[in-house]
Amino acid sequence: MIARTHQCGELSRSHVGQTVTLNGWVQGRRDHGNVIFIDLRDRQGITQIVFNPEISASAHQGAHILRSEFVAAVTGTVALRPEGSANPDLATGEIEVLVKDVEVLNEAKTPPFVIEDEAEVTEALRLKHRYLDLRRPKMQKLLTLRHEVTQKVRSYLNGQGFLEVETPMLTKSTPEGARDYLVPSRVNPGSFYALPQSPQLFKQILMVSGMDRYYQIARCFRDEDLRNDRQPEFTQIDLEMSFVDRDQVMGSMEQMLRLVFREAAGIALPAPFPRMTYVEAMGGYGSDKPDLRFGMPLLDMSGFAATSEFKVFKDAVAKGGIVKALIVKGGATMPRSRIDALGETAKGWGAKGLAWVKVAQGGQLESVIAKFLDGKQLLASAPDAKPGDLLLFGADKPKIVHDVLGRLRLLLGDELNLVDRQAWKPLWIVDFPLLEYDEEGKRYVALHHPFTSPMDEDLLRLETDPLSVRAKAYDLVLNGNELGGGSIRIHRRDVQSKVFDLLGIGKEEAAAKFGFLLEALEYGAPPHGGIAFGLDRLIMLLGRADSIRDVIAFPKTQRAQCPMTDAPSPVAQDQLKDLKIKLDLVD
RNA sequence: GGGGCCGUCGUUCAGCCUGGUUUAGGACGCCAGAUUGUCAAUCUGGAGGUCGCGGGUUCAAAUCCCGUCGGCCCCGCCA
Repeated sequence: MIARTHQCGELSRSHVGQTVTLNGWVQGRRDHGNVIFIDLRDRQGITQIVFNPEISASAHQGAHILRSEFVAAVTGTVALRPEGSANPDLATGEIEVLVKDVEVLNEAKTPPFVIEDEAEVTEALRLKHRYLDLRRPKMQKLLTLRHEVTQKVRSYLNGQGFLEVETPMLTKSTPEGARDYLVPSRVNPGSFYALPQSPQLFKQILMVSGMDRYYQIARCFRDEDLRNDRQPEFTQIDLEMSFVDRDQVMGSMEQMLRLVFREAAGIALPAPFPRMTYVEAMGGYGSDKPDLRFGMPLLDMSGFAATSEFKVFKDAVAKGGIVKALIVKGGATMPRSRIDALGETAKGWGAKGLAWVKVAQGGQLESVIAKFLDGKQLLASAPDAKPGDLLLFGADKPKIVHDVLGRLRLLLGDELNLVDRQAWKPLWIVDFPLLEYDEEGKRYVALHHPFTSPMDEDLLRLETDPLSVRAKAYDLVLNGNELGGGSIRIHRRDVQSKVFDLLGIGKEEAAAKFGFLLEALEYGAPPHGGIAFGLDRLIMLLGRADSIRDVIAFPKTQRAQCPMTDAPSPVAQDQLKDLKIKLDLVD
């Protein structure tokens, strides 16, 4: 093989006259009879190579067999392209290589789809031939971005005194959280490892070990249904720090993210990131991950509703519920059919209905419920509502009102094109409740996870009023996406036991499932806390990718299968026998 | 577990509602020939399809009905 002297994206005017060798794939062939142009492609770029019988008759002859995706080595001289034939769309467009020698390194079948960014192919086919799909410059850029981001992250954390430590992939099944992927143990028939949902417990143990600062670009597994932004195996930037409080973790992470965004993508994030409490986020945006790229906050109209003549509003407040509104600027032009459709959508999300009011040019109200409402009072309660606007009301328990109006806000933000697509709006959500009440299970469950520390000043209410206890937890939200979450952990055995009690995890159960952690806490566990970021989602946002699958080299389909390898697949009887497993598939 | 959209030459899409007028069509790709400045090259010609699969209705099914398989999106689920 003739080894390359340069890559396909690096030759320029300054190389003119040099003899070079390029290795790469044939992108396309333009045969003009006596002169043949071929675009040779590698990861770095594309260079036009020219076969001219006046330069080399044998090379020109050899070029005739070259086809798309053939792998070739060519040697020739770099030449400036003739006047007027430079290609401004190509980084190497000023020059071309006049080929003297060509070697076919490998032939290729005609690919099932063309290797171009604009190629219109179904994703199924792309995934089946992922090796071809990944040849597309767009995919190579995304994987390159991913590489650069992880390198920046490593470099930042290394500089801050973090140690990269690997934790087990074969570990213990944890009771709460997502469904586990299980791995049978041949040596211990009937027992199973679980693939980690996150290295949570191990990183806490590492703090007890005195590692002080840990990080890992950690693969995590959760056997739940897939989404556009969810894969069964995904990667977290996972880290933990000793002797820190919330502000130190958040401060350090802001610095890291600002560095990564600036250096890997040229994006300037604000300093500091804004913060919002959980209560403010839910109340103002109906979400614990508000998209701040547009306004339209939820407006509390409960006071107005309580004194109105509209029974639905009055009753909602009387029963301890709330009434909130979205002000849709200029929404008075929205046709009745669309408003009704929004109402149906809201019902699908659990609302009983969607009251609406249009503010006419004269300031009077237009609505089927207008006769029950005092226009002046309404506008006094909603000073931002102007003639031409539409108000949409939710009246119910706070949870439903916030959920429905929050979703409606996102739907309308998108539909009415209110979202600033160029904006980057990071946001910390803090002061989460420690617990929430699970109506189905009739018990308290941890909002974050069972190892999250309660706020010191709320500790006394753990037993008397558990739902009012706030956690030392924090989520990082970017453009309405939850990018990461973490907390200061419980480092005292007695507090951890109390929290387990509240969660209904008995002493025996706690000992069986987390005994090692509880014991570790008894041997001088330092105060510690950390955070984990979803690397895939981060890359997806930074690279403006359409789906999480575009930033993972070999992703799964929605049915959690890999079309290229055909995983998962049945296994041989002998393999099952080794594991002492008998299949008895039940519905 | 539930809802929606989709499946037609290698690829992508039309045809399907209103069954026969289709020898299933276009574009890209592929093959052959022509072509000395293209870069989505161009021109001429050509090959290429069990209409996802199975069953049913009918004189007749890509087209109507039922089932099934596969892909994507969403709800539930994802501490």
